[in-house]
Amino acid sequence: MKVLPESFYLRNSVTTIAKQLVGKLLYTHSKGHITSGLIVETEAYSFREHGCHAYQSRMTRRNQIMFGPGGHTYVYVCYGMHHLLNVVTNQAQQAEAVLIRALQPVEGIQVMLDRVNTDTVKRITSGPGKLTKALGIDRTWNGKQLLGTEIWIEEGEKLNTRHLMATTRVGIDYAGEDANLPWRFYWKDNPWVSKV
DNA sequence: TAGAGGATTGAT
DNA sequence: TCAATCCTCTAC
Repeated sequence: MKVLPESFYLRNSVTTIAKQLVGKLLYTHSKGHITSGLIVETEAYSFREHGCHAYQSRMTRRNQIMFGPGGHTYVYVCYGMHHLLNVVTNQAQQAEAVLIRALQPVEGIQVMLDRVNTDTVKRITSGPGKLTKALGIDRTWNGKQLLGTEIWIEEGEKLNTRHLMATTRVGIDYAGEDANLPWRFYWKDNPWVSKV
């Protein structure tokens, strides 16, 4: 298997990277367990639009990792109880990121079932808050390099472009016009794509 | 330093 | 449809 190089993340089109991440394999190595899943759903965010935490290049303590170079994780807490995983892209100061919204479980399924406390495989990674729990990711993982031994992404399955769908993003009504951007990408008919 | 709200989820 | 739940950002 081939780990995606840093150059994959440093490119300047966050939507291109978000599309290409669908079908890749995301791995974590947490507390002695390897877990992985095929990425089946992503969303792109850019400092150029209202949906993004770093809109107008405003840097805060929370989002500062987005202003670093691509190839790092951006993990933050949402609604006080869910950790969401982003992949930072583009060069330093160009704050862009791809939100990982859903996976199809591949390795370490029993470990993931235990972490989410369920026995239904379909439940463990079919949503952005759930997949971080399944993979053992919390906010201490913010800023980790995606080339390391704890979290990385490998080449996965070649996805027929007919199966790649683009729609509007979820849960960003506050973004006004930019909420209409077709920046959510998902694998058509894959059962792990999150319910909206 | 207080107050408001959120890139969600699962139960009702 | 709604509550859970807490960190972050903003304004005073």
